[in-house]
Amino acid sequence: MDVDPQTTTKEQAEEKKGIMVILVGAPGSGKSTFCQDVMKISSRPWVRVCQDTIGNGKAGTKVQCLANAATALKEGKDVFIDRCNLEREQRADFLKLGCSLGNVHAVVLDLPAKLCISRCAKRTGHEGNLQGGKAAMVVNRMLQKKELPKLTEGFSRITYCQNENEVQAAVNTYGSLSLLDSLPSGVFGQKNSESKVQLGIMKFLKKVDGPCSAANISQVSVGNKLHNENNIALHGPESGVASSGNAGAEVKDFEHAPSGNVVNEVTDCEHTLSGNSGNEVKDCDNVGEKVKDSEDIVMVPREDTCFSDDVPTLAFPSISTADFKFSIEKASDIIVDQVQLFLQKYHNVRLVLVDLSHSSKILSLVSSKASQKKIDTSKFFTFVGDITRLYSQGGLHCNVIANAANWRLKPGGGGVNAAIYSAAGEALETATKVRAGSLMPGKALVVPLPKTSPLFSTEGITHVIHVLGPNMNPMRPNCLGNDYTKGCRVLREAYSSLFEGFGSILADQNKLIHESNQEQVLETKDQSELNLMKQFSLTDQKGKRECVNEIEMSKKCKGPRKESESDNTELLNRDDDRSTKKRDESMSKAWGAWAQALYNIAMHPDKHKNDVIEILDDVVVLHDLYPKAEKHLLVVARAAGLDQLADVRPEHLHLLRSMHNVGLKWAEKFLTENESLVFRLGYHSAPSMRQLHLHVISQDFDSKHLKNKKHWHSFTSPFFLDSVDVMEELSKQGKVTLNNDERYLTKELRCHKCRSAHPNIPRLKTHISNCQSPFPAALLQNGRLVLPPNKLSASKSS
DNA sequence: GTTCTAGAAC
DNA sequence: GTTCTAGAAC
Repeated sequence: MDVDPQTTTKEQAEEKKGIMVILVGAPGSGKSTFCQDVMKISSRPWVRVCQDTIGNGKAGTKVQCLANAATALKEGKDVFIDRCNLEREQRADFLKLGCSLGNVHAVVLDLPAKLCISRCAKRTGHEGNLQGGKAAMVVNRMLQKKELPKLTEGFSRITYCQNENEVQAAVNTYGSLSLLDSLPSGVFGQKNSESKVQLGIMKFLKKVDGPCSAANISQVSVGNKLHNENNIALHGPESGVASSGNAGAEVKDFEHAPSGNVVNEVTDCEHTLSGNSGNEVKDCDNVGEKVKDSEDIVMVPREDTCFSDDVPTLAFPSISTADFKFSIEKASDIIVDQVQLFLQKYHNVRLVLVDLSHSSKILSLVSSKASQKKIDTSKFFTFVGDITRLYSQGGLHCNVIANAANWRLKPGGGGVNAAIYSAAGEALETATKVRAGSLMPGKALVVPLPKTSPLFSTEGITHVIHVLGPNMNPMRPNCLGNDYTKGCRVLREAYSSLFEGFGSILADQNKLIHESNQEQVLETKDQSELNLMKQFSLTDQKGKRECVNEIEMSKKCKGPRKESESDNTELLNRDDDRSTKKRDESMSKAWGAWAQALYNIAMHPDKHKNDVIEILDDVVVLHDLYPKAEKHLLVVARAAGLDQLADVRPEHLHLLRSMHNVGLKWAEKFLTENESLVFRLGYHSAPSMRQLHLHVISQDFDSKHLKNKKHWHSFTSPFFLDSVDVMEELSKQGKVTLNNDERYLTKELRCHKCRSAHPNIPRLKTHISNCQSPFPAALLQNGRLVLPPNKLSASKSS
């Protein structure tokens, strides 16, 4: 629980004013139960203000609620505002009141709509009197207008609960809050919604390149729509094709060029699967009134050997043609072109275009165009089914699936993205997060699927490739209008990136087999990896060698790239490309005059005796001119030609150890003077100042010089590389992996201890000056943090 | 790296 | 009106 028992000063003083907790949630989300559960266990004087009962047990007015809340707060009580409060305007007056008399928190019960509706429907005699069939309509209508609360409305703390466990955790948090306790400010538990602090990223993307992806904007407005999972009211099937609900798998093949096989449509089946598990409900603007329906999709494994397990297969949805309204005609041309290009380079691989609907126009068009181009149907075909259940329901084994992602690479939204994230579980979200924070239109990101993901274990999928296409939907912000010149270019790029990503997986697997054979480490691989490697070993080695060479050639030929160009390959193959790019940059980077100060000091420390605090043979130590914390030193290498971490080679390991030891010595010295400090030693992935330097920085970040987002992220995001990790990687791998993606420096502002989000630097600084949470476990390991001896033993034992 | 400053956000 | 961010210049 994130109670701050020791909090004193400002936060505590404010807490003593009393808390107003504004509950935010649809009918049936459990607001009343939440209040009752907290009040049952709490020692604080809670008052529940419920509009449904405020008029002598009957429904009353908002004014009555405000009056009751004001009275309670003035009496020193804490107040629950038990109304839906889904819209900003609905809660504005309560916020105004709460802010004038106390602290205002929001608890958002953001549970699936279907759960809320089923609860409402079961109710008898509930205060809100929302029972039976009306429930769905009302809940859907209300959720349609949902505006998630923001700190900027005036809340000091917002807690999101998206399932019942999280609700219980919040009950415990509030329930066990004693009179003197306070809760840290910030946003907690938010996973899926946009917040004000994301604006920086939006602007960043707008700046970099035009479209800024409508996907992300549509994400922003997710609060105004229902998530895929929330849609309930389904119409019956539109088309008669699958109206029985047990139609067989439909495999839309097209003419096999050499042998002249004709269309091979399987509609009957022997192994009928029941149920509608393949259903997908599309995101819709008028939820509750006009929910788009989908057909019953039931896939049946075929009896023949058409779906060979031996061929590496990529299954992909049509990009941009659904919600982004890209012309199906134009998209089908692009798909077929790009498929053809890919298959010319890669042999013994398989591409499958997947759609849910039997009547999918894009599948028909692509089928016929591929047929006209005489593309080998064993290497490319279309398939009707749920992309997350191709094997278990359709018998089609795909190693890799593509996801029509949103720019934030977040779950939710609708369609394929929601389905894949949902089926893959949290593992995909985590694995994605460590690779990239966002995606530009036309780009793709390869994410190896952790073995813990259900998609890995049940479907045999080893990788998900996120891909983002262009938006042509004027109903979505930042659409390309009718600019199909640009739209087609971006869509081409998207497929090219996607297929190149698939190619990079093939190449990596090929390399793995090669290395495994040479080093005889096969026995260390588990069975699934072995199976995968077997599959890939069956592929056409010559073809792959050619294409690996081609990728490398094209990289070399490109030379220095613009930022926008480098993004793509970097996202596709971060490690390889990043190091190449870094080397290029390091050799050619022009350091401005202002960036030379450390270099000059390192080369001629005698001339800067007033600036340095220690001069050794290999390093000099100085106070950072603009310290970002109470204590902030730089340990600067004196070796010439060593501008930054990107220049570091195995032969520099000794120097890095020396820098670390000097830094450690100073940190320990400071700790003897002030036991409340905690230090972290590390490097910036892409420093601004020339000459390799190690930051020794206390973790209070209490400094007037810490002024902006970049300052914060450069010491608290993965952009900051811990000295211990750098040395370990250099000694084991012979290289250092940098996290020099600029996007690390623009992300939302989160506390480095409790990870709560804050809208701006001043608010963040206020929070961190009071945050009593322990450091994240990862920082407490491997000596990443330098603590005073007493705290060190405490953290080790805990 | 910082400072300055326009303009966005509040 | 003030606060805050982020781009340009150095």
